[in-house]
Amino acid sequence: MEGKYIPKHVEDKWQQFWETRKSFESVEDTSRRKYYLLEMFPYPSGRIHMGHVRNYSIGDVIARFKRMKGYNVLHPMGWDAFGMPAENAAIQNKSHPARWTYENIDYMRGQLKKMGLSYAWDRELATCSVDYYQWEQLIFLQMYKKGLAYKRNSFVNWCPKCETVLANEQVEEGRCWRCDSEVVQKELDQWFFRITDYADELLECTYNLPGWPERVLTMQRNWIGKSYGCEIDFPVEGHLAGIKVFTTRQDTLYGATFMSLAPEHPMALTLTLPENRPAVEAFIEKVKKTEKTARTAEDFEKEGVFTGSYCINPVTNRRMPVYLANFVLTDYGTGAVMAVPTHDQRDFEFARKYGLPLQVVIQPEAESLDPTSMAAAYTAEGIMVNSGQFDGLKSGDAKEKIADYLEKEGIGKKTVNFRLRDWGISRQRYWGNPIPIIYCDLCGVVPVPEKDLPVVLPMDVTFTGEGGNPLATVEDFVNVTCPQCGELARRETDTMDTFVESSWYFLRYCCPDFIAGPIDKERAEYWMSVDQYIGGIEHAVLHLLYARFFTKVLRDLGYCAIDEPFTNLLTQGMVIKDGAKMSKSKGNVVDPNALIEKYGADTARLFSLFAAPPEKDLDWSDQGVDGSYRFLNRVWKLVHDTLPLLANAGSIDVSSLGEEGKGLRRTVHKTIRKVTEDVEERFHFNTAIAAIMEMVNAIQAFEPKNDPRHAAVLKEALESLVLLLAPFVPHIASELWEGLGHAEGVETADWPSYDPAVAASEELLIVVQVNGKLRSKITMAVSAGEPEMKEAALSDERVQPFIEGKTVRKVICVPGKLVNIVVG
RNA sequence: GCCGAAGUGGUGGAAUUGGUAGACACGCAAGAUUCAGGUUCUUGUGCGGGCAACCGUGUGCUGGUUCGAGUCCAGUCUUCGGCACCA
Repeated sequence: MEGKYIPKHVEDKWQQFWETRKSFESVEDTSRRKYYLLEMFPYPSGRIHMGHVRNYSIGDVIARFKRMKGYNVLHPMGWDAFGMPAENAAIQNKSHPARWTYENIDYMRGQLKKMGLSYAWDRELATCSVDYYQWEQLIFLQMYKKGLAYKRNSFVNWCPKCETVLANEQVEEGRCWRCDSEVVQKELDQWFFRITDYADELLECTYNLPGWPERVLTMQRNWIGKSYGCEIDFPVEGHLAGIKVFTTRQDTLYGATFMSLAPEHPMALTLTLPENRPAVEAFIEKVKKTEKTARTAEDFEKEGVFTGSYCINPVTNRRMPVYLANFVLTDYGTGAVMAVPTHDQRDFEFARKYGLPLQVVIQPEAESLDPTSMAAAYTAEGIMVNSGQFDGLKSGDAKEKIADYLEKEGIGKKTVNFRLRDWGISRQRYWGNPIPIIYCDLCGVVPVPEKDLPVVLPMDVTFTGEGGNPLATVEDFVNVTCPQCGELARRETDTMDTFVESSWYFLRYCCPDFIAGPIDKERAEYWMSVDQYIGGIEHAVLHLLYARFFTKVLRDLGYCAIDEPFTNLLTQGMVIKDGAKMSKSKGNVVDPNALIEKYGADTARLFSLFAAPPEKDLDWSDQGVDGSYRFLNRVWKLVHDTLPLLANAGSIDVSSLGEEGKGLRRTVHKTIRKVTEDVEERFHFNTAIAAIMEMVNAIQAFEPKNDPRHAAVLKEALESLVLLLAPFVPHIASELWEGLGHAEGVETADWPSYDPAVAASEELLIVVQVNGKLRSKITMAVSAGEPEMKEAALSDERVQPFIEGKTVRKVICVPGKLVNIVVG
């Protein structure tokens, strides 16, 4: 151990030590308690950023802590390696996405190793490797067989800049989640995963995930968007087929006076009379041209057009004109809305604009609604009126009764509707997993036989950036013979959404070398579920929903026996500097390399853990980093300077200890308790570190250090200090642990335990209040009972002025804490 | 509009069960060390008053419950995040 703390020397040494020892590799061992800790794997964008540093520092504390606690810890790392930036870089550099990706991986792996993160590098995987994606193709084929993967023509979200399709989850306020371009609707033949089949289970299970943050669960529930209602048939005059609507307000059915269809509704044109045709077509054209962002703007004007047709309200027999309306969405419910202008604000505005009739069917108790003078729709509950046999009921009760009635009469049925749409996974890109499908003119859609897997992504491709998907230009890839009839056929050139890879990688980590299938069931059963998952909140409804879906699919395919992939989820906050998220465009990025170069990885880790609790945003402060570095220097100096005093330290002889010795021991044991609880139960690393800092202050202030009676106490203090620091700042802790005479690495040491008797104080500080205001503090023995406390409080001289000449009405006593004297 | 989270010193943040508000840091100020700068060390640091002991006051705002409220309740304002013509 050198006299001066030089982070680089220490960190290089121990990183090499861990590397040669393979310290963090783990094998399945059913005799040991397992702990699967996972941080969201990174996209190999080039270099790690502060968000990674924070995410992985948090994870590493838990991994190292659990190991010291005796768990068999699985802590893997890999690369979410398919994706568009690689393709863009290839175009720019006239290179290849694979080369760019693997170079980035090599560089970033080096960076992670320089952080001293305790990963099982033997399990590293990259999703762009055929060893990985071939199994995903197999899963796809099995999903296809079960009807969970299917192709259909549909309007899809299309990003003109990325020239590819986006899933609903990847559109944010009408813009591409990646490049921020305006998303347009395009009609395309696309592959989908039937996530809607699992909508109910995905929703139900959110109520059984106590280890997830409530806000993530809420977001997922909102996204799934389950609502209960009825599907009701409205016959159309002069047509055999009626219009189906979905409504959650069947209690307002008697007030439905017209019908609104989405402009894209399949019956829109068939219901249009010849004389209405020009206006209708013009309207449809206009809506199509309107950008989605404009269409969802707050003050967007409700507009529509009459088709000329009428449908019949099945309970009132009223003739209802059928309109097309710009606010009706084609992909929610049935794309048709029964319009009740008195009790729905949009219908109200629409009716006023086009002079359509209003009929009140729910009367509030406080006021009397008049259709001619109403200024807005009444949407709350009330008493049913003008609703035949349901008059007089509360509207809430009528909901159920009308639903029953509709079912009995065969007019409609109770149904549930979800906001969640199927997951469109086709991407018109090269750098992704090829969808294993062949198109044959004779046989149609033919899945690639399992024995012909993998469909290898061809490497010999040139990237110009023009003309759409480069994969479609590779003749050798596209032209195949049909596996069924042997005739010439074409290969699917769409690749899978890269979110597919991240939907099951946590299962592959359990058995990355398994060659008989995607998942070795036995090994997966030992490790799964992930005990603790850590990542950014931005994945609340993207990755985290897809991963849950995939786990359930894989369960139903027989690959694993679990329902949910992640038992506990920690969503760490963003790294903020100067009031904004770190980004190149804002020019406020701090480069981890420079930080590690200047201060070392331990300082980078310590600061990112100390500055804020994990789930909060972290405000970056260069001065704060200095502070963390200073602290490590103080620790180093403290251990180094104290070392000579420990030479003759034996075991602690309690009877010979002075007050100072006892006091230091108390601090040490209290700190062990505090740090253990903060790390284990709350992940409050900031307060854990604060407690360690206090302990360092106490050891530093400890006098007399030279008293030989105290050598053993000092030794206990320093060893505890180093052990407590080990999960946070592993390099310096390893060096100090060695300096204290331990040959085995600190990462294999046992987490220190505390003795409650030693941690307990003999004396306590009792707070004395008068009428709830702090007036004095007195020190009393722990054994002091209520009478003694009251006695001491009432006779305390600082309390006297406040009770003199007043009547003591009550004295409240909380043993060991406070006395409150109530005077009046 | 709906759902969720959060408002505490100059700053990041503590206060775990209703019981000392501001732990631990950063910053700042004074002093020591130094030729000097940096480092390091000591002391102080919510605000107002006072030489001081101390007193008053203080957790977005207004009320309430309680012996006692940053914490619980009601209302309200602000900020951030998510969803949104969802029928």
